[in-house]
Amino acid sequence: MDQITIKEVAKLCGVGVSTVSRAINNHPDINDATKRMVMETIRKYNYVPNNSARNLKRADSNTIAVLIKGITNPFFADMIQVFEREITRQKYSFVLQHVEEFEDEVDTALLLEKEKRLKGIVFLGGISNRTEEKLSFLTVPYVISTVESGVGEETATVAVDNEKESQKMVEYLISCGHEKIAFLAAQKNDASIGMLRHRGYRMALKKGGLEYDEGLVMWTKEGCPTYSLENGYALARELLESGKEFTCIYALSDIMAIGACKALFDAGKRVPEDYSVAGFDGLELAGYYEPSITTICQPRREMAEATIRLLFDLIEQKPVNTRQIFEARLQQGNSTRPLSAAAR
Amino acid sequence: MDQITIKEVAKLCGVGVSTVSRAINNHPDINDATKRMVMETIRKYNYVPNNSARNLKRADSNTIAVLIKGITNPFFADMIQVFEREITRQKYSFVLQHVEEFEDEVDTALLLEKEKRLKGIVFLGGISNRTEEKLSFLTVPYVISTVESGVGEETATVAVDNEKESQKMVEYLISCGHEKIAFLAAQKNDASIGMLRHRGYRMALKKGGLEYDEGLVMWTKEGCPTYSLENGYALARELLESGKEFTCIYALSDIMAIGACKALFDAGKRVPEDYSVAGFDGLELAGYYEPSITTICQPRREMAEATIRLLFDLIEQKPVNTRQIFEARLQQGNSTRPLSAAAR
DNA sequence: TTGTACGCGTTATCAC
DNA sequence: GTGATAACGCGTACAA
Repeated sequence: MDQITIKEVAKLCGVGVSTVSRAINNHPDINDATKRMVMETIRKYNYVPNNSARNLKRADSNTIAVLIKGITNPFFADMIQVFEREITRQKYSFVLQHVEEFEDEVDTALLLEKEKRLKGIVFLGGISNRTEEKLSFLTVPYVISTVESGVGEETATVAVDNEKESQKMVEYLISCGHEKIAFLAAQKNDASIGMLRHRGYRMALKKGGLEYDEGLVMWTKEGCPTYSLENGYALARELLESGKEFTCIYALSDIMAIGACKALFDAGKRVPEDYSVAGFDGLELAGYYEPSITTICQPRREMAEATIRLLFDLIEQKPVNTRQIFEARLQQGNSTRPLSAAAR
Repeated sequence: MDQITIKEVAKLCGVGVSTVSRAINNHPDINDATKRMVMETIRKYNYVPNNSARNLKRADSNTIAVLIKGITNPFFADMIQVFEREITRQKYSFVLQHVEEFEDEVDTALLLEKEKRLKGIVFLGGISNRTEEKLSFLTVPYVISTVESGVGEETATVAVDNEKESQKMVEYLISCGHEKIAFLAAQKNDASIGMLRHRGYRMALKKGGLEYDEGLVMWTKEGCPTYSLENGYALARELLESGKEFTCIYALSDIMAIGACKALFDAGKRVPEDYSVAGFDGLELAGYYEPSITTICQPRREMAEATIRLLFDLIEQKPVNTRQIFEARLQQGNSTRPLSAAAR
């Protein structure tokens, strides 16, 4: 390693280290000429300050971290942009931290908090239940975004009411005349979004006087990535092959709904003429698919804005509403249609 | 801040700091009983070591960083998984670093290299030309992945030949009888993938004896995100409204191709009966869309595996082939069709 | 305006 | 097996 340090830069310039430091950090108390000179040699020798040493020394850092599990989820794309924009606008710096599938997000947060002297944390996509108790060890404010599950009232949360919205969708499908509505579900032991949306599905059936039929619920197999095209395809195919009668497929997510559509097409069926298909999330893609997917449109941008505003309010110790539940909108596409009396 | 440090843990345990350090880092020279005792108090007081201090002190770290611009690009999703798996399999640790749109990826790499004592770096999605010269300041091995543009022969690169593959696609379209092939392009000043694929388009036309017609090339407007559904839609719509005659749209990417399809549908046209549409990249989604999109399928997993293998070879100073160009596969979908003699 | 010296939390090298 | 102690590279109080 031929790392060049601040000391050597100082020696090279014939000044003290503090002068170099002042030049780097735009401190006022420095002669303009010396500053230019220092910056020049820095550029010349390509000196790059060591961030670890900086973080170690600094008391705080004006950094906000956004932790995401499953960073490639298109659902988060817009939201990340909002975070990026708002955080830099407020003169904070922004760290996007990917959390591996098997990692514990709160452990990662704990590490990051010390390492980067964070000012605040956003958990995008929620946190798993088993890890919630560790949250109390965090010393900086944090907001849990897009999932409302499990955590106590006092935990800052921004989300939609997944159960209610799911119920809304199924009630709509029922109002279209569908009675045999299949559900493409998460893994059976899912304790997060998957469970909530499934619960909404059951509630709507009950309210509509329809019987809950396990044969119409296709659970994601252990080890399969739940929110994938492939999984939607596989589950819909399995449903078709089961021979079970149905007129409508309600998928846990838009991506799965698209996968399901493809399975239907490949089986020579039409959507929505033969089967209706609905999704959840309101991805941009849902509107671009042919047929456009009927979905529950989560106000992602607003949720992202609310998340970051809530976090700033917590940081500034303003009084806040810690639990912000947003309304989602049912977005009718061409993938569903009312069942005519004859067809029933 | 009520951060608890290694010193306080030592005091709490009635041992020296080195003993605590040994306990944390699984050093051999430590009594099993004391180790257990130390770990117990660590858990009890929820001590979390400060990573900055560790990185500062440690000479090396067995960490490999993957830098990505546009982390939400679905094209990268699979590749990231491969990186994650292979890097941890080789007992390295893995840092996924998002680079903001306006940030310089090499600057970020330089910082990260010092901060984390990196062993190697992957630039996923290439680097911008203006920043190439700084590459020489990196002291650790790096591989540029998925874009072959600009950089010299000696720079480790894994990619497809974008120009050639683009040409392959257009030649195929010409062989289907298309003569008026519109191209949905990147911004006019693009110097990366966009430029290369455009060059391939021109080459194919030339080779096929067709005239290059600026009126059939729809350039992305300044400030619009190029690789988006919305942009594909807008450009296709602009093309339709221009009144220019064409039988086929070749889009810079699958996502844009899907946006273009929607624009055609919305205008009451059919794909491929009225117009053929082709894309580039071979996203999983291309196969799930209806109609499935004809595309150039980049071997993403293989490229990711080659990238990481190349990096490890460089780290271990093995002799390597620094420039690995992969073959892409033309994947015929239902979005294109041969033009019958009558229709021409 | 500039330079010196100390400390941030950790690990590694010694002695013991 | 264990405990002092010297680095690691930087920011900053304080002295000059």
